[in-house]
Amino acid sequence: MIEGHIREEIRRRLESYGIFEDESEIEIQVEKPRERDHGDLSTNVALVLAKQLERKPRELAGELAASLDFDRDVVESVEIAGPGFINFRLARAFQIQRLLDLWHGRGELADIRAEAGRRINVEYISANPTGPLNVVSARAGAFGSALVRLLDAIGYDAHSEYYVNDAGRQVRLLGASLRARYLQISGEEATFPEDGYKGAYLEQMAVELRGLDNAAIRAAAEAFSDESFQRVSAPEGTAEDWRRAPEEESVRCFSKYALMKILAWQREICRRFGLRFDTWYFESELHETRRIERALEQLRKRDAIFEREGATWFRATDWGDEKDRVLVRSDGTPTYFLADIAYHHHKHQRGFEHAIDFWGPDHHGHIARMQGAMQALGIPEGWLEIQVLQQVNFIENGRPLDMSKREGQFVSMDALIDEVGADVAKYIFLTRKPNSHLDFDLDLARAQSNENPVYYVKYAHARICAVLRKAAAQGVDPGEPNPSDLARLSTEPEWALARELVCLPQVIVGAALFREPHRLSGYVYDVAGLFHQFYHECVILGEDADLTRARLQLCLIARLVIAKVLDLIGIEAPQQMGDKEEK
RNA sequence: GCGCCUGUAGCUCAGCUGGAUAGAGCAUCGGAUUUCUAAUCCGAUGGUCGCAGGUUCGAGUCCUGCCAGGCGCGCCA
Repeated sequence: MIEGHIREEIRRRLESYGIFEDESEIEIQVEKPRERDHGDLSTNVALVLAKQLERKPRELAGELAASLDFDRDVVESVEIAGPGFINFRLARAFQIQRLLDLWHGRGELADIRAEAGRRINVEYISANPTGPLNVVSARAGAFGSALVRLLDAIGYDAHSEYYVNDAGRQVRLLGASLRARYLQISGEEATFPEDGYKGAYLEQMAVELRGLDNAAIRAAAEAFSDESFQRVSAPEGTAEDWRRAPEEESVRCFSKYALMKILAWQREICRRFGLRFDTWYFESELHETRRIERALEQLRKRDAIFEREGATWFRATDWGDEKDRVLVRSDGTPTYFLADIAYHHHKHQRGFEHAIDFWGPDHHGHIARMQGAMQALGIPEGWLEIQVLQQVNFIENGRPLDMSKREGQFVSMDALIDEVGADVAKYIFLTRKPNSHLDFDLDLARAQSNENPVYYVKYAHARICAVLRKAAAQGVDPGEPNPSDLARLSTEPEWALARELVCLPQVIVGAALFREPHRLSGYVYDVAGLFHQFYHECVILGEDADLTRARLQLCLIARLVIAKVLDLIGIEAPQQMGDKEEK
């Protein structure tokens, strides 16, 4: 990597200044400057070391710059500028080499891939199975799936996972809510459970259920179940049978049915949004396989729990939490927290070397206790990484919408996709950093969906495809990108694009390691912009056959980069644009 | 009250882990096309980076204190 190469050379020269004698590590920064006038790369070492060496920064920079020795086919020039920066300009031949590395999938990214290979688990969305997925889940889906692809891109074996809380009290509450709706539409007196799920979807489900005979219910269950969902099925009989059963059994049947239906919705909407999970992990499995007890036993062995007032507590305060936390209630039932501990315990046992969870902001208070529990179990610190994804506030008619599932007034992920489309939604989510509180103005999103930046990027890709089609129609063959053709590139628009293209590996690595998939959208937007400029200012299919070939080869590489990034974001890269819709 | 997050252009947001003159989109205004697809390009307008201190050669970025907003502080999940 060129930055490392320059860093090494600087370090070598600095040794004569006696800086490294006291083992102090000096980090030599070599970065791409914001201003084009400041070269391709720049370092601030002279500014950083001036005080220590009691020298004037600019003077030191000049001295250092003069002593640096580079191959002129790599670093063309070294100059000092400003208060004491040293700026480097890279040689054309070297830039061409980087372009070719990119084209052939060699170089930096390939080097990084070779070193990685660790199994890593990424869990995201994991919404309660009590209603359709809402837009908060959409944001998590956009981030999580992009991160999984990014980690794969830098060589990890990334595994996506969705945790289904199918064993808690909420599922019973869900069943009781559905049962109450069913009784109501059947003309019976039924009190709706306090804190029940009031969304219209349960009423619709109840209405639909009235018309289903046993065969239809069996068929629905059959259609739903596959290897990922063997744990879920429909109860025997019809809704009428369930209704007549004793209350406890009756609620159980309605719960089971509602769970199946809702998971079917959730999986379908994920599919519609372009999300797929390697594993759907069911909480009920933890109970059945006695992993809950085993996790508890493990904690007991390590003296991390105690009894008080008939309940079993985790010594969370030993790990920096504000309070100790209940694991087993005085009635003997495990808490959600204990199940979650067992879940992550098992995740560790399944052989993942690292785990990333995306959590909502309403769970940030749980981080300390969860991390504490992991350590209490003897799992290395840092194994579990929790990323908090901030809330999405939806604004409609200038008013924020209440997103509570219990109240039933939330924007569903389905509605979002209907309104603006999956690609636009994903792109919007991935232009914001994960910890920003996003105000998503629905009216604006609808109005802008045709003016959205995502089309700008897609259009760049389609445009390249169009040019290549045109070239083919004229019998022009771009050939494989190669040094002698690419050397014909000479104008600023061409090189501005080329310089941006070669940044792809660094962008991918940065986005993956800092867990900031949103960097991709900004980068690909810049690439698209530079392509549009290049397209506008340079005639690609021109008189000069050599130059035409060079420019077509640049197009090929630009298309590769745009397609790669769009793939990472999870957006389609079109061969051509359809007519712009007039809404 | 305590904890986490946020505050950058009229609106929605970037700002690559402290660099050189703070950037986009939308909105407003003005230009470019008988084209390799105008969902494009060029330009203009618009900023005390919430406020006040501090650290540093250098702060939107780090520290402290305020102010404002969001979320959380259960033997709920």
